[in-house]
Amino acid sequence: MKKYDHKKIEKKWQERWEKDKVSKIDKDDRTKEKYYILDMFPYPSGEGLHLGHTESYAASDVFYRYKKMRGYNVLHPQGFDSFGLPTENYAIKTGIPPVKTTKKNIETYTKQMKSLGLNYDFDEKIDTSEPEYYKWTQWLFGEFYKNGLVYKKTSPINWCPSCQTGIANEQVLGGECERCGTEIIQKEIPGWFFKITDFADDLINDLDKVDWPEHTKKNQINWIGKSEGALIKFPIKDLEKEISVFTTRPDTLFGATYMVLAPEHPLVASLLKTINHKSQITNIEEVEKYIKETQKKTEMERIEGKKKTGVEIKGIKAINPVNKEEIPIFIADYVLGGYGTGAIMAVPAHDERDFEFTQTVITSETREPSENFIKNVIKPNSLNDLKKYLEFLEYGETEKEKLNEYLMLVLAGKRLYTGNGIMVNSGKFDGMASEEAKQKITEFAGGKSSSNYRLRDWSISRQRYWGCPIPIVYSPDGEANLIPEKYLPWKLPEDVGFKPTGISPLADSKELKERTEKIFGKGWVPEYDTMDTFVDSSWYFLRYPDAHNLKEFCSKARQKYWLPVDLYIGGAEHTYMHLLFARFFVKAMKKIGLLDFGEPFLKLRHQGMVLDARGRKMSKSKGNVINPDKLVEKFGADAVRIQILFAAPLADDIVWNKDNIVGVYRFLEKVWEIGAAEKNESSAAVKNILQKTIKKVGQDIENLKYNTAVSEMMKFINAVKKSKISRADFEMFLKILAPFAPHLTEEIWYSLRGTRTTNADDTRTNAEIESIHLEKWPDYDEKLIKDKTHTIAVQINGKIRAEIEIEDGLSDEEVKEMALSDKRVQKWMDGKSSKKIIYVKNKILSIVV
RNA sequence: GCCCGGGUGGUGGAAUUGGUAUACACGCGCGACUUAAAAUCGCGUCCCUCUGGGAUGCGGGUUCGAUUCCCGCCCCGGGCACCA
Repeated sequence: MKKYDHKKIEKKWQERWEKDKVSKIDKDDRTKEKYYILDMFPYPSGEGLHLGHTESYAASDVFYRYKKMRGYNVLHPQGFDSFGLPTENYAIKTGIPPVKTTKKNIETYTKQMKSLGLNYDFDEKIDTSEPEYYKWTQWLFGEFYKNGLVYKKTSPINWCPSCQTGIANEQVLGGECERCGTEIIQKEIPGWFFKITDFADDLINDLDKVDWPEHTKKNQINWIGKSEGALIKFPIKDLEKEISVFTTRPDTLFGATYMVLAPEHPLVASLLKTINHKSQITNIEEVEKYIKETQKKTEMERIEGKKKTGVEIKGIKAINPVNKEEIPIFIADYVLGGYGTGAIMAVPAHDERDFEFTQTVITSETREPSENFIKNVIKPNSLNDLKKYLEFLEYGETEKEKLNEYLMLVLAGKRLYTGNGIMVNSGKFDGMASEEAKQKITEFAGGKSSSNYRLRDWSISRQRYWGCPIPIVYSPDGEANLIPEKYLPWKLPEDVGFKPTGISPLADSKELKERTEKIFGKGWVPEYDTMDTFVDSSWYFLRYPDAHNLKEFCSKARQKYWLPVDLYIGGAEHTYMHLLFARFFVKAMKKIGLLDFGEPFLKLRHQGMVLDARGRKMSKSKGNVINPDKLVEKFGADAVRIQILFAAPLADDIVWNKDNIVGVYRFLEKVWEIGAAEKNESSAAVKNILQKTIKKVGQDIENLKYNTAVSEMMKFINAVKKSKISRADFEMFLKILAPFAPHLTEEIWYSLRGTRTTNADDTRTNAEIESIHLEKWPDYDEKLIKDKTHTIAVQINGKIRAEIEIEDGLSDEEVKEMALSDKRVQKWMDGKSSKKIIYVKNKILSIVV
């Protein structure tokens, strides 16, 4: 008997499949139900495919093969998210153009994917840096532009001094650039924005419509960060101006004792500009100095213990709309320019930040004692409420006294209380529940209910080379114009230097400048920025059904049949950016009539990370990266696929232990040996377990519980090794193993059906035999699964005291009698009679004495 | 501080509409085969004071019965962090 030789087998079938074009599907076949399973496409880096990719792609490949065997027309495409910084940085270092590097890396990735037996149709692949693709990225930008979903503004953006580009909020991690770890600074530059905030509510609400992991949904909701409250206007005394604030606590409006403007609030600049106002402000130098300081420190403030600072604008006052009280206005950087209206009403008695500001800034100024500033307008409903609010404080025997003491301090304006309660010191609202007062006081103050979001509009301008050019040109007087569709793709120029200078590399290109002037006229200049690469990946899944269409991003007919994606598999690290942006794109496209569905991914599952044996992330710098190629070389693609799916549930992290794969290899060897051995009639036990295995493996695949599917098949093979199996039964097993081990099963399948076939009904020659991967998924027979006997456990007072064998089909009474007559049971019942007997059919019998 | 996960043998993990905890695999130990080793095969492998008792991070509760449900903690991982 020949030994299992994975190298020979896998190479042979990969070549054969390629020749037979088994990955081709008919995208216009409407006779079958469709299924669209999608992998998050990789960035083709120089390092090649890693084990994380391997897991995710093996998982989707199994699912794809399974669905196909179930009779679906399955789309399972792959592509490359090839624009991006690492390739550009490589160009800066080596001078090799990104186009060249990208081509080479894609070749490597493709080869690796093929060697894993992943059945993608690479003729239909997507490469986001190819003009045929990015033409449509630009076209979509144009559609958004025409429909008011894109705008340009100059604003402080996150700037990475090392990458020399602006980046999105989502790409800042802990104040550092997610790519290079450099500290992010704020910089005022003009750039293009997508109006993702227009869709904030839909992005929250529509999560109800999709089957996604709960934590992913919750994280998206938190990221969007909706808070409900009210917009309230405070007039400024003696000036035709007002300050609008957003608050979630309009019920505390009577307690507003001062206002705070963010240093970048437009009103601040306008007050300082106008002579009249200037002369009214008595401490103008102080104010100007403070603003300058805050501009300078931006990032420092985070590190420096967050002590609150601020300065009063002396000489002007705001008027509280509910009680007409005059209150001072401060500038302080604890109020953020970008959130809400950039201004707040401060209620120190009921807000921790305002309280702190009062303690640290106002009392340190030449002001009255802070008590006069802290006006209580809500008191706890009861001492119990207060206790709950103060749960962090320790109270002993005198708990009640201490609570009372605290309450007195609250009412005296020396402590704060941020909970709900009963209105006091609030005019006609006294005695009302604070929750109820929110609405009432908003109305009384002439304000309106409003929501605010943590989510910002998506800044997409990048001052880099290797990205999709923004299809905009500027007229000689600086007006932005969309480049008409007939000039798309608006190609990335090639005559540029790659060294980042802080201005976009595209500004270097003579060709681009000439092209622009030739088409649009003298003095016209192109947009030099390129798009964030997340734009490329926000719509790629819409392209696969019609990847080569030159007239549309995807034909209506193909859209209607294939979209949206049925199952999407990828890492949880994309929860915030990619998944949010892709959802935004689909919603925006639906709004402007380009799509007729609102959610891109009906079902989403994550794969975990693959960690090294010590539980650390694999990285080049740690030198602990495991190369899948070496594993494939040594153990074969089939073993690598199965081991990585067997190691842990798909969503969990895998701690990669190099020794564990031998277990899977042994399993495959056993399958090989059984395949080569003489076949008999199956034993009754094998017949029974085969049916159970078919059922369980099918269910497990449907639920993406591959680890237990694999263990089930191992159990089956262990049982067969101890018994006998018929050829027909073994072939059934091969079919369910086929999605996991496509090469091995194909080889055995042909050997059984071809040269060695002894089946009289099967007169086909070897060449005519069809691939196992075109077979139907086997049905199981519920009758054969049914066991003839059951072992049931007998509990007495909650402890298991005996096991009894019963025949299937006995009545409950008969089982009870059997149990009660069992010697062991009688011993433990000790002559007592049973008070209660609970029988769970074929599982357990519980006797209470 | 807030939000989201998670804690089961030496290791990865299995089992949840509450029903025999530790399947499957790695590792380890013993044995067979071998001149020997590797490979392979067989047996064993949660702990203990072992006719029994105790274990699913800890402490309570509900129940005939809890890894699963409830209450209160501890620990680990991830995310957010002056968001008014």
